[in-house]
Order: sequence, then structure tokens, then C-alpha cells
Amino acid sequence: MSDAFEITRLDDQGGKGFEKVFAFLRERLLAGSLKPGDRLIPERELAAQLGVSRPILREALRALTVLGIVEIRDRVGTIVRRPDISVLNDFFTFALSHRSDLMDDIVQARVAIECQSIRLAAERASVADLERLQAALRQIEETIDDVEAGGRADFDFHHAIVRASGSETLLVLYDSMSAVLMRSHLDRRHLVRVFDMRTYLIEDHKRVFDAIVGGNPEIADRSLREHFAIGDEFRRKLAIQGGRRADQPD
Amino acid sequence: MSDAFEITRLDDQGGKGFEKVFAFLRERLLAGSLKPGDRLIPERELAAQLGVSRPILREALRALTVLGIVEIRDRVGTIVRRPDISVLNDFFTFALSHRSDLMDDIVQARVAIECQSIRLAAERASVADLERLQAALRQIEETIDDVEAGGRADFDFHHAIVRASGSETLLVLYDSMSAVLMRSHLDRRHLVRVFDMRTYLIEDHKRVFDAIVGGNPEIADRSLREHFAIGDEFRRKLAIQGGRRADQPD
DNA sequence: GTATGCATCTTGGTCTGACCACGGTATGAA
DNA sequence: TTCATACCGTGGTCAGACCAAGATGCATAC
Repeated sequence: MSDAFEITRLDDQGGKGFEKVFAFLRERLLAGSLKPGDRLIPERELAAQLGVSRPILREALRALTVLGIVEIRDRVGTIVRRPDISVLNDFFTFALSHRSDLMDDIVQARVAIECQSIRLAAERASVADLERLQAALRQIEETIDDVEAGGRADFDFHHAIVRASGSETLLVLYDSMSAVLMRSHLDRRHLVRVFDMRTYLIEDHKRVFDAIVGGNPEIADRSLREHFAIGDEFRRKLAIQGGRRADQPD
Repeated sequence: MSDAFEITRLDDQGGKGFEKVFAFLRERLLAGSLKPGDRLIPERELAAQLGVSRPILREALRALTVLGIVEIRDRVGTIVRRPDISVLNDFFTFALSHRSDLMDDIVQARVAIECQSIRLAAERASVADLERLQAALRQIEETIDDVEAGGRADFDFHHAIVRASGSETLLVLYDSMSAVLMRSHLDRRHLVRVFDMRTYLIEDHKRVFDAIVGGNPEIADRSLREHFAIGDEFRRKLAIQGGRRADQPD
């Protein structure tokens, strides 16, 4: 355990044992003095130093494991982890099963990220980025009749845009939502059976690609928003027809 | 506790106590037979029925609280919650603290979120949202010579834009960056001492506000980007002068 | 000197039983 | 009927014990 993990007895004001321990650990870990792979001191010692019982400490540690912040290894100790988006699966699975409105909301964040990404991509995409986008376009064409693979191909194209932004932060945020967005793409691919969307899927993705190559951030942004708007329109038509709800635009 | 919560003793195969209890509870709650507001049976009873000790059950319940799936109320019981994306705030905070070291990069995400937010705000801001923005504008004027309070006021204005979007997701993402953004605002407030930025700070924030009130998403988006661009220009001037680096635009 | 086997240590995983805090409910007395 | 008190119920927490199993250290044999 790193010396940087300075233990102080928790003060007596406010909150219950768990809350104070959790907040303390969270802050200490956020302070950044511990790196992924570092091990915290043994539970018994940590609990004693923090002045709480071991089960309470364990509740706090367990909470941190669920957030992907640490990992408790049997008979080894508690190890600091690199944050991992897979922890979000449980949340999104639960959340979306109860609140379909959240999908629309998450898509706002998706739009935010992709539109800013495409602006950056128009300015700074590398040859490798463009090749990646081209490959994704080809994949969209090849999978036009396959719901599963097609949804995957759509996602890959959009992911490639975010990647082409060269922004680590935008990519982290986008990856955090990838499970939800994948689902969205799949649902939208089911619309292919209701409407003939092949032209839209193929041509419009190309149009977006051309806008990136064109190098003008505003035009690229606008082309992507138009792309989303068309997808929204298909969804609107389906809703008016009373058909099965498809969640989101491509 | 709803009758629908059928308890079975956990089987003996695979996994440790915690893992089995957590998986069982997660699945039962995902099955949807419990609604927000429903109460689980008392911990002692639930632990006995599941065949585990109470501390282990509590670890599992605590994990579920962190995922926002349930809420443990002191002396009442464990209540099923309505999913709320704000529980992911800690996750995003950690994810960004480990992966995004550069202020410039985080600001790309900030721009993405604010620009999408202002588009939504132009369409859907409530009276309360507008009042909040107005209050923040007044605060900017009143704190124009105070670095600390001024940085706070700037942040509050921008935060109010995100809030006016009405998007939980965008707000959570923004909040997870708030510590970094606060720093950015403070740093930028130091520029007031180098350049006379008062007009910019006061008038340009008003211009952004007016764009929101104007109700046109694209115009609002553009006005905010222009606002950032002006702030960038001040920063560029400082860099050319070789003065102290201020990190980012307002 | 080196290798192997056995005992001990370490650390998380879990259990048991006890106690605390405090709001809500029930009961008894006026 | 109303008010006061006692009890109950439930989560919050503690202390101490035990288990499992890998790692380490020590002793013995080759």
C-alpha cells in the first residue's frame, strides 16, 4: 500500500459510518495518489485506522468495486483499478428496463459527443481515421440485410467519428454509453424491415463521411445532425403507424 | 414487501456468498416484478431466507444502492428506486480523472455538452431555468472584480445552461467534470488582471442568454461557440505575450 | 549448499450474536 | 377520548470467531 494513502481517523460530524468511509475512500482515490494496480492496506488495519468495524469498511469497499474503482481480490487485498465501462452494464440494463425515457436522454448526450467529435474530425482526422471510416462504410453496405451485423457496422461508423476527433475524453464518454448505443443501432436496424432504408443507411453515411473529408467543422456538424433528423423521421413514421417502437435514429 | 419477491435458498454451486446474493437480487429486481417504492422484506429475514449472514446481504444491498437500484432507508427498509442516471456521477468522475489529464481535452467534452444543452435549452427552457440564468448573470456582474466568486458565478451560468436542457444525462456528465471546470473558470478569471475583460464577461454572457430566449437552437449554439472563441482569443493573446498560461475560455 | 516438505502467517470471506438509535404503534391510565 | 409510556421493528454498527487457501519461512534430508 502506497505511503501516499494517508489514514486519518474519520471525524465525528455528520453522516453514518458507511457514508463517511465511502466518502473518505472516494476522495482519497480521486486525489490520484494511488494508481491502478496499487494495493490498499489490509482491511483489518484500514478499518481500525478509520475507526469503523470491518463489515462497514467492506460495505464501502464493495460499493467502490461496483463502481469499478477498486477490485477486492480474495486473500490478496483491495487493488485500485482502472475504471472499466463494463460496470455500467448493470446500471443501464436496470435503468432502461424501468425507464424508456432515459434512452432518449442518453441519445442527447450521444448527439452532443458525436457532433463535437465530427467538428474536430473535420479539422484533424488522420489518414488512419479516414481509413477506419471507409472500412465502416463498406461494412454497412455488406451488412445491409443483416440486423445484428448491420447494427454493429452502424455503431462502428459512429464510433470511428468519435475516434477521429482525437479526444480521449469524448471517447471515454462515448464508450461508457456504448452498450446502450449498440442497442439503439440494433433497434433501428429492425426498421429496415418496415421501411426501405437501405439508401438512407448507405448514402447518408457516405454523405457524412464526405463532410468530414470536406474539412469544414460546421458543415460536418450539420450533416450529422441532418443524418440524425432523417433517422428520427423514420421513427416518427413508425410511431404514427402504430408499429413496433424503434428506439432511436442511427 | 411484494409477494412477487419469491425467495429461494441460494444454491451451493459457484461463486461466493456476496456474488450469489448480488446476482440473485439483481435478477429479481430486473425481472420487474417490483416497482419503485416497493419495500423488500427486512434484512434479517431476507438474509435467513437466502442462507447468508446479514453483513453479506448488506454488502449486496449496498452495491445495489450504488447502482441506484434500491435505497436503504434507516429503520424503514430497503426500497426499490426509480432509476436515476445521477448515480453514475462517481463513475464518470473517476473515469475522467484516470483517462483525461489534459484540460484542453476535457474542455472539448465541455463544449460538446454545453452546445447540445443550449440547443435544447433554446427549445425547452422553463421560466425557472431562465430565472436561474438571469440570477447567474447578475452574479457575474456583481463579482466582476472578485476572482473566486467570479469564477463561481461563471460556472453557475454555464451550469444553468446545461440544466436548462432538461437532460439528466447531459447534467450528470457535466457534473462529473465540474471540479475541473471550476478550476478553468478560476484560471480564466485571473485573466481579468491582464486584459480588461469586463465587457466580454458581462455582455457576452448576456448575448448568450438572449440567444437562448430567442428560441433558435442553431443561433444559440453558434452564440455559445462564439463566446468560447472570444475566450480562446484572450488566451491566445496571453500566450503570445508569454504571460502566465490561463487554461481555457469561459 | 540446495531442494523439499511442513507449519505458520496473512488476508479476504463469512458467520454469530450483541447492542444502539429512533420512529411508529400499542397499551394503559386519567 | 386523549395523552404518556413502553415496546417493537428495522436498519446501523460492533466484536470476535472461524474458514479457505496462497505465500513464506524454517527445518530436514540429500
